[in-house]
Formats: sequence, C-alpha cells, structure tokens
Amino acid sequence: MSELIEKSQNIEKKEMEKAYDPAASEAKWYAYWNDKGYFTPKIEKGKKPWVCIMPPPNVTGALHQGHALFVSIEDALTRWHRMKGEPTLWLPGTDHASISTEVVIEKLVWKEQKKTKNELGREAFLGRVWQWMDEYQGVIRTQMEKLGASADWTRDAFTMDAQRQRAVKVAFKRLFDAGLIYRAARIVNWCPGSLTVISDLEVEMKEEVGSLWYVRYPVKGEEGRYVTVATTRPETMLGDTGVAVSPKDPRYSDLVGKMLLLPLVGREIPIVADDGVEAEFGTGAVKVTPGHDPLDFEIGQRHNLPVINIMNPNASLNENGGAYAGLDRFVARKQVVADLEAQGFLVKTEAYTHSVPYSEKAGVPIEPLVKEQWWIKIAPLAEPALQAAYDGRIKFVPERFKKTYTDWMENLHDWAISRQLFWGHRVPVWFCDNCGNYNCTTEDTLEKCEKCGSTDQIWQDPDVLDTWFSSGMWPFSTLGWPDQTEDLDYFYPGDVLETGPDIIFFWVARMIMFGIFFMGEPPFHTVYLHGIVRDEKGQKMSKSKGNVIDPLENVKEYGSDALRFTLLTSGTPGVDVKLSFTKMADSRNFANKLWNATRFITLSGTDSLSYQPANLAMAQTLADRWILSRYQQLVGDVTRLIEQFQLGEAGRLIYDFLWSEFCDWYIEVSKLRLNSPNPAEKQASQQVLCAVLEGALRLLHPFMPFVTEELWHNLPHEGEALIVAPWPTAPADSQTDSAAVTSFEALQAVIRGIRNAKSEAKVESKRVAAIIVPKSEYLALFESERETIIRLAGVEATKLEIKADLPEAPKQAVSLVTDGATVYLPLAEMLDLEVERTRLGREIELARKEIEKSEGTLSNASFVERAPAPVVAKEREKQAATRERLARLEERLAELG
RNA sequence: GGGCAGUUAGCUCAGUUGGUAGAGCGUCACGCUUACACCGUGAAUGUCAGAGGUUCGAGCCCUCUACUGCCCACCA
Repeated sequence: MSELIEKSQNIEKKEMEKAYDPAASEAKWYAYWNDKGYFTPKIEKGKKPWVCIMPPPNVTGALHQGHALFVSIEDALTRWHRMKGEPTLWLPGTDHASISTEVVIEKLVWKEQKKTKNELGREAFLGRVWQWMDEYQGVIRTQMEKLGASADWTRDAFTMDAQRQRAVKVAFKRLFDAGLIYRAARIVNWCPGSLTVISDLEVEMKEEVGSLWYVRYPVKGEEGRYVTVATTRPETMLGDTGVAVSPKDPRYSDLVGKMLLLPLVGREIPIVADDGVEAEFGTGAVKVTPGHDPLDFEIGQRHNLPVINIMNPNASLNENGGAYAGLDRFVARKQVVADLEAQGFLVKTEAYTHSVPYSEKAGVPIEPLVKEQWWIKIAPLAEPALQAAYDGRIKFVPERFKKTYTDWMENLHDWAISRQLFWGHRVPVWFCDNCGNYNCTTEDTLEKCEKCGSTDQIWQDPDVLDTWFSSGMWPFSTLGWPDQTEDLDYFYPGDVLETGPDIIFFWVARMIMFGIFFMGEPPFHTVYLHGIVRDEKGQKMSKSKGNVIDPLENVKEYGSDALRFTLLTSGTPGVDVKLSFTKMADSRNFANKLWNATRFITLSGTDSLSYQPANLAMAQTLADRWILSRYQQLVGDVTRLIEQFQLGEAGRLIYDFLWSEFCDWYIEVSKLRLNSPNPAEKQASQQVLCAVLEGALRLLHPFMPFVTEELWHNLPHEGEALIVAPWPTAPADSQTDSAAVTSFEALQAVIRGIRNAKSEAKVESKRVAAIIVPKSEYLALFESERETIIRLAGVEATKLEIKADLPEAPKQAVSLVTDGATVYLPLAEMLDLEVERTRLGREIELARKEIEKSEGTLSNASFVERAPAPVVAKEREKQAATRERLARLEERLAELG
C-alpha cells in the first residue's frame, strides 16, 4: 500500500501513457482516498448531514452483480453529496444472515466431518461459523473496495457483533415489556429441511402438477351414505378431526352436526358448517386437518375441533400416523391412497395443477403444523409505518412501489420471530419450569426466576431470532443505539435507503416499523428501489443456470469505472438491467477517450497554467462561448437529474457532452489556436480546454471515480483531490450565450454539409475548393471562422472563398443549402451534372413536403388559436426558413439548366 | 384470483412538463488530419405491440386487447 501512495504523489510529474490502465489507477486512488480519511464525515453541528445506510450483504458468499449495482448507485449518490459539501455518511456493514449461513455451514460441516449440526453440537457448530465468518468478511470488504465504494469503514458494523447483540436484546425486551412480543401456539410454516419455522415471506409457491384425490367418508348411522372430500395431500387425513361444508350449501344442510367415520383410522369426526368453505370447489365438502393446514386450523378453532399432529420434524409420520408411523410423508401418501383404494374409499383421482409451498432456503415443500413460537404483534407497529407512507414522510422512487408497500402493510399478520436454529441472536428469555414464567432479560445469564425465585428449573430458550429482527434495527443499531451516542444524535434519521424491491417487506418495512417504534421517526425519507441485474439474454443470473457474471471479472477486464458506468446508464430507476458486454466495452472506451483527451491537452504544455474555473468571461472565440455555454447547461441538467435520482440520464448527458461536443468539436477546433505562434492565443485556448474538462470531470466523478480522479490531477485544479472538490454550481443565464450556441450550430451545419458532400462525391480524402455564401447575419461569423472551416471540413485553404454575394454561381459544382449559408463545391470534372440535378431535385422535394405539412398545420385555425404562442411562432419561423431554403435550391437547379 | 411493469432502428436501451423519434453496438463507404483504431468522417434503418378515444397536435394522457416478466393470494 505504501508504495501505491508514493506513486500517487508522483502522479502529476509522470507523462501519460498512450492508453488508460484501470487496474493501476484504481488501486492507487482507492488507497489514497482511504488513507486521507475522505470516507469519514466530520460531524459539523451547523450542517445537515447526508446519510445512507448500506444494505448489509450476507456473509454467505462473494459479491454478485446485484451488489455491484447497489454500490454503483449508492456510491454515486454518496460522492455527489460529499462534493456538495455535506457531511456525508455511507455506513457499511454485513449481515449474519441466520438461516442462509446456517445452511451453508451445515453443508460444509457435513463435507468436512460427516456430521450433522446436531451431532456436532451447538457450541462447536457456532465455532465453525465464526471461523468461516472471519474468512469471508474480509473478502466482501475487499470486493467493495474494488468497486470504488467510498463507505466509511471506520463505522463498519456486523449484525452479530457485540454492540448489535446488545441492541437486539434491549429491543426485544422493550417490545416484550410493551406487550408486543408474545408466545403462542399457532399454525406455522415448518421447514423439514432446515428443521425450523420460517416466515410466510420465506415460503415460495411453486406450481406443480399433482393429483386431486376424491375420498368418501361414511356417514355414521346411515348405511350407504357418504360425504366425498377432495384433497391434494391425502396422508393428512390421518389427522382429520372434522369435515366442513359451506353453510349455504343445500346439498349438505341436513348432514351438518352429524358424524362421519374416518376411513383407515375409524375415528368419529363431525360435519361442521363454515364460511371458509367454497361450495363451488371440488365436492363442496372439505376435510379438516387443524394440525396441518392454515385454513383448517382456523376452522378447527371456530368449531373446537382437536388438533392432531401427525408429523415428526423431518416430515415423517409420528405415532399418530398409526400404521403409517415412521414413513416419510410422500411414501405415506402413496400408501394411504393405495389403502383407500383397496378399501373402496377412493372415488376418483384427477390430475391437478396447484401451488405447493416450498422453503425458499432449503428447497423442500414446507409442512404447516402447530407449534409454540414467539410472535410480534404487528398492528401497533404497522399503523404508524403506514401513516408515514400515506403522508409522504417516506417517498418511494419509483413511486409505484409505495403501493406495493402499503398494500402489504395493510394486510399484515403477526410476525413469527423465533427460529429453531443455532446461528443468530438467541432469544433473551428464560423459561421457568417451576412457575411457568417467561423471564426476559438483557443480561447474558439469569440466576433465578424473577417470579418464583427458582434457580435450578430455569433455562434459556434455545431458539434464535429471525434474521430480519436485527436487520430491522440496522439504521440505528449501527449508530450506537441503545446508547445516546453523538453519531445517533447527528446522523439519525438518515436520508436515502437504496435497495432491491425484493426486500421491501423483509427489510424496508421492518426498518420503518422499528425506526418509528424505537426512535420516534422513520429512519429515512426516501426509498430508492433498483432493478435486478440480468444476463445478456435477460435471464436472472443464478449458479444453477451457470450464467453468473462475476463483477470482479468485469472489473479486471474493463475496469471498475466501466462496470459502474454501464450499470448506471443501462436503464432507468427500478427497471431491470441487462448486462451487456458491448456496453461495458463502450464504457471502457469512454474512459480511454477521456484519458486521451486529457493527454492531448496536457501534452500541449499546461503544467504551468493557473487554475481557473469555467466561466464565460474566459471566452475569446465563438467556439469558446459555445462550449462554455454548453458546459453550463450541462451542469444545470446533470444536477437536476441527479436530484431526481435519474442517474442514468445524467450519465448519458455527460457522456454525450464530453465525447460528441467537447472531443469531436471543441478539441478539434482548438487545435488551430494551440498551434498559433501567438502564445497568448495558445494559452487562452488551453485555459478553456482545461476549465471545461476539469468541470466535466467533476460532474462525472460520481459515475467514474477512478479515471476522473486520475485525470483531474493532471489538469490545473484547486484543492487536494477530486473526491472532495466542490460540485459545480450552475450559474444563471449570464453564463450561457445562446446566440453563440446558435451561431456555432450554423457553422457546424455547413461543415457537416461539406463533409457529407465530399463523401457522396467520393472525394473525402482530398481537400476541395469551396465558395460559401452566408446569409448576411452570418457573414462576419464565417469569415472569422475561416480556419475552422478549412480544418474541419477539409477545404483547400487557398481555394476557399467566403462571399456576401455571388453574381454568377459556378456551374460545375455541388451546391449545399443550409439554413445559414449556401455552399458551392466546384468539383469540376468529378461532378456528374445529372447526378447533381437529381440530388437537388430530391432536396427540393423534401423541402416542399415539409412546407406542405407545415402549411397544413398553420392553416388549421384551431391550431393557431389553441396552441401556445411560442409553438405557433416556432412553426412559422421554421416554415419561413424552409421556404427560403427552397428558393435557393430552386434557383440553383435553374442555374444548372 | 388480484396487482404492477415492459412491448421504440438488426441487438441493448434512452426519450424531461403531450409539439412531426435518439444513443451505443452492429452494418455499409471512406480515412493513419501533430490525443485516442478502446479512433475519426459520412451513410442506411423505425405504421414507437394492436385497436379505439381525448386533443389543434400523442411514443408520451384515457379505455380495451395481445404477448412477456415480476409480486401478492388459506380454493381443499
């Protein structure tokens, strides 16, 4: 590292290489910024800080493109605010990702020792997790650095570090004491793969082709009478404690209250009427298994039906499964069906496509069952969190996600927060077997039961908390909460939360609820949602598909700036990004283009030039006034777009300005003055070149931090580093000369016209003669820009005539009619007059059509009446110009005879 | 079953408050002009998914349709 810094200090003296080398530049400047402490904001009481809390990546693995995207966006915003002079905090960290990590380590342990986590034991397992963590946390940090993340690493946090563990316990106890955390036996989503409860959000519905089995249950005491039910999970009938029908269903009204005999089991179960049953579906009668189905559980509650649990944790049947005990649920299913059929209870089987709930993390179907868990009462938390969105205290970008958020929040169920896992925040509750009290404490140990004083019958709940419990506290736990720290006081609430829409419910909603509950106000005012990064074909990247594009590979091949610029400019907010390699190559080329533009300018000898910020007062030529005006417009546009989170559009504008205007035109024009024997003229030109480029680099810095920093140091500048250089402010209209812009555009049109004509006449490599007859108001302009025309249009210097009037036009000439001038290119023998006549005829035709159309518009009374005056005026002007041009074209055609 | 997006040049995508469509890549033709071939110059290419409506005027607003994708949902 020290060698790199040494290098960075020498940078200004080194001559620039012919091409930009991202790797060297990136390592050097990142170390420089970091060492200088630019990422750490100073707490300045009088100033309002800008704060963005980074979504903490899971420690489960390496960075992917989703990370690259959020780093690009958040870092761009961070750098922009920093340049605006705000104390800017982008707070990084990592998430312990309870279940995801546990699954990964379980596999690892199995591979290493052929032991399950239970065989290994809690302590040893956790030891292995921590060991693994130590390896991976550093990896994530390094990867972030490669992407240029200017995050404040001095505040780096982890959801399981000591400070955050304490915060979680305090938070749990506050909720517990407020009566918002309670313990209850309810139907939950049980994952037989990872042997824990999971939340509704962790359940993924997968459409599958299964079967719908129709089974008849004999009515007790009515020989030969049956009620037929339909089911997709026949094995659960072993736990049936009733059959339900719709109260409005006349087919069954006389049976309600009667008993059925459960086949295979022989248990007597009642027929109940319940509104939850759709009479139209299936047979209109549904078997009720309160122990293994959410709807059935509710029906069971309403009718006091017993709950029978027939499943072991691994989803094999337990002793309540009778003859099927010990069989896996799917084996049991086959067996049950076979037996039902053998005994004449199976009426029919239909192929049936339906949604099966899967455990997202373990990839197996979940099993609903009744278990005692810790729950958070959500309504008191959700209410104010909804209000914050309704009243605009929290804004969503793009706006449509507000509806996503509110729709979900309005229908929120209580949140099951306990997990039967090892890796996570341990539930800070001690059960007392003596008196049954729940002792909630923030201490690490508990000596005796707070209620009965028992010391030997208390034990801590072995469960851990849902990983999102600690993530939900992230915006304030990272700032030192529950302590009243200076950080918490100064930086809370933050400003922007930037993340993917897939975790609006998991994370964003929880942060808002917790933020309001614990801190009294929402943790941020803007939620910016980005899209998903997809591969070139638009497919989601995944390891199983093998289409993962490693961002660090891209950094290696194209440079960090190129990857960032590509991600930022490939789309619009909230829309998925398709990663394209050609686009990345283009972004890399852009960096190289800037490198060479800077190289060219500095090669002309700008080392001793004093720094001057871009301003119209430094302009001496028309081109100067044009580029400086265009630069000022750019500053205004880019600033406005970033304020609106339109980073892509802002980036594209800077790209177009630098490449198509600054490089293609301004640098080309300036070559004349750089060659001038008059040193003052040369220096004036350098001044503008440096000033405009320096300013544009500042605008580009949030998008491409490395190359801009590097180049900025090669140009005259003020201050230590670009990363902390002030964001250009767009001055008023006094800094733009719109007349100069119009004039320069007239000049461009003539130059383009000549180039075009040369190309069509196949003489583009040669310098040609030209006679230009400008409209009177442009005469002086074209005369003064004589050299520019010669150089950029490829005209023979001695054969360029600029005339106010041409009594007799040359016959053997191509003629061009632009709005600013008529141009003749006497190409003599190279010209086929017939071809030229045809060409003119075509142009005349086009002009006529244009006028005709315009005439149509203008002769429409309601247009003239209703369209705003400027629009009408513009249309008239345009028509007049076209008419005038048409006249010149016709005149020319007549001359040719 | 609800809801939300997308559908613009061969490809990938832009298109600010409605005023007669843009970029990059690719294609074609030229070109080593004292920054850059990761370059320069020029050219070609679009019934803006379809239908209807509002408007003087619609890629942009409204309605419907089609296709694609995503999210939510306790029809067994």
